[in-house]
Amino acid sequence: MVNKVILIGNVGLDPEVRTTEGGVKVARVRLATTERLFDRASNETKEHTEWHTITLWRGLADVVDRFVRKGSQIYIEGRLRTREWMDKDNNKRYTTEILADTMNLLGRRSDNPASDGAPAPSYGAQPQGASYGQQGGYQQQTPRPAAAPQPQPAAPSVPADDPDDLPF
Amino acid sequence: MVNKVILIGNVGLDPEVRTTEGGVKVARVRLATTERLFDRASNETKEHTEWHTITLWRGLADVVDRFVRKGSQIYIEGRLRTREWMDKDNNKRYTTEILADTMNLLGRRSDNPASDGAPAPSYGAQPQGASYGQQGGYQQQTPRPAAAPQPQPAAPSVPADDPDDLPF
Amino acid sequence: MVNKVILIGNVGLDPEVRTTEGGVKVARVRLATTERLFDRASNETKEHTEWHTITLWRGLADVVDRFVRKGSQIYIEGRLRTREWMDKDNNKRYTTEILADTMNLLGRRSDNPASDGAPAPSYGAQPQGASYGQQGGYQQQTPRPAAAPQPQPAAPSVPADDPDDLPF
Amino acid sequence: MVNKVILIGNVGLDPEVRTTEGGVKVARVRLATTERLFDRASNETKEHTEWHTITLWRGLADVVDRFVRKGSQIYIEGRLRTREWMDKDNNKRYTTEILADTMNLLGRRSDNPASDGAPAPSYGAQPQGASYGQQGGYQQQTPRPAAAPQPQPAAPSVPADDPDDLPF
DNA sequence: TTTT
DNA sequence: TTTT
Repeated sequence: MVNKVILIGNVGLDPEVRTTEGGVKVARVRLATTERLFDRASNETKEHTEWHTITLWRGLADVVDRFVRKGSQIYIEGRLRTREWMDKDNNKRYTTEILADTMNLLGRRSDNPASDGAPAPSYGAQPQGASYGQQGGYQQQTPRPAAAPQPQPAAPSVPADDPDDLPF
Repeated sequence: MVNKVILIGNVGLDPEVRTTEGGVKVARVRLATTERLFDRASNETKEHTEWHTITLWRGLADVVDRFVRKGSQIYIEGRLRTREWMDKDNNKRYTTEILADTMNLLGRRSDNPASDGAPAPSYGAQPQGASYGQQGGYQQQTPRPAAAPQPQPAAPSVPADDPDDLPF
Repeated sequence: MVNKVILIGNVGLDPEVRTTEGGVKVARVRLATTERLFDRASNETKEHTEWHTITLWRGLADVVDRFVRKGSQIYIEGRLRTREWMDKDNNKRYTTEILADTMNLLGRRSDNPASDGAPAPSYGAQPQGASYGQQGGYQQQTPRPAAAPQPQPAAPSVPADDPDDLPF
Repeated sequence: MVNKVILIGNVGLDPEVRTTEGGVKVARVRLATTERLFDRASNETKEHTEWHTITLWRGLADVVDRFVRKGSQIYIEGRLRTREWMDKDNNKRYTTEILADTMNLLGRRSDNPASDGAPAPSYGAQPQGASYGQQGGYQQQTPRPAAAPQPQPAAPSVPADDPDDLPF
């Protein structure tokens, strides 16, 4: 019913960006999140780095392609997805990844390893079906949808034309 | 850049559902979240109930209208919105509300005070721009968009036609 | 830096609860989250169920033991943890799980398959280091810490004794 | 039951840091989150900036004092808190704020307006009751708890001494 | 393996 | 004003 992942971390290596046979752009990002843990045994504080694999499709893959590099600090909101596959010995294997719904580039523009002149955006399927910008942020000038807008069975929650004429 | 609220609680009284002059449906829900706090002064555990005002537009307002009642337990995902208004003495006043992007009815169907025969759904602007159902969840048969699907500047993240032909 | 998972779903089968050699209680829960997806290929809405493995330690394991059963609807907040292990053929394998930090039982008490008279709680490491109760929520009477309170390098954020004498 | 706020934005002006009569440090931060919205009326994309008031106590206030300045980009996790007060005309007024549980400084160290030589941390009441560091981050060397470690009614979820001897 |  |  709710399957939500929120990550902030640093990208471990330059992302892979490819295109499916059907012509859909997709990116893969390895993201590290480090935390400090108190170890009961040794009575010491230790560091633990967790590595996440993020999959980003279409427009998000495009933004990754243009602005995300090894070292980039990013915010990801997405969902867990476990894929089943067969290894070379024909054993069933499972891989858990994060399917991204939103991505934000963090820090200042000058932090962005890919910001050699180009602007950089946030991006994603925003709740209101329309937000695609970033704050504190170098903006993406022309957010090119990688895919045509598809019909939406459910209308997203969008503020009324004039929020001031709330009937309450 | 990120402005996200996640609430689970009980609805304090039957929601108000109205229509703006422009014909847009909007609902207001009062939601209680209770937590236990340890009070340093008295060395006791105390309860604190926080009351939230949730605003839901269009399709979400429709679901509230049909399925949410006083006592309902719901999940809300949304954003903070502070509105400015003038009181009777012409003083500037501020009211902070949660603008809902997603709502889920929790518990079993039999828990739903409004489930007198009718099915009940989850609803909301889902990341993939297409999911509008609920699990564990009596489904909404005809999620009627209160508004026509609008053009989307940014394509949402949607799994490719065949997730199995990931090119990685 | 931030590694957060939020799940609401139904438990797929009765949890396993065990004790480590060191005498620490630990539980494992399989949780289903179902979403509806719009399939571009078939132009149809399809259902996808994702299965998550949750690990809960100590006090949370205890609550699972007492109140969580197949079919229970729960809220989980935790972190992703990928463990490395060797399979029978000495191949490196990875398993991704959710290490729970907070759990809440959802729905009414009567929904709880384990509520045969006994009360049931929410539980978890709350931000303020002191809240351990649930609302809408049959309470756990005596939240027994499974372990002695350990020293805390960092003081949690706790409201001052009197929130009314905020100096602002 | 769940009352959670997650914010990423930029600090609007230098924070106020004070001490209560009881000697407890507390900070107030004004944080801006900007989003782009599609306006149905004008058919245009507009920007909306939301301003949040964050209250941070004790250790978190200390970190604000040392490392947060106008322009800092930060991550906040906290809870909504509405306070009631009387205005000069003896009218009841309400102010909604975010009570912070966790804070992270984002971007690189060089982005930090307060990083004139000094290191900068993340901080907060971490789930495991022990994590207080930041990744991709200049670390705080000596996380001084502003308050003595208090007794904890509920044991936080902490990985067992050896995660490898999970009994599953 | 859950839930509707 | 909810829920336990």
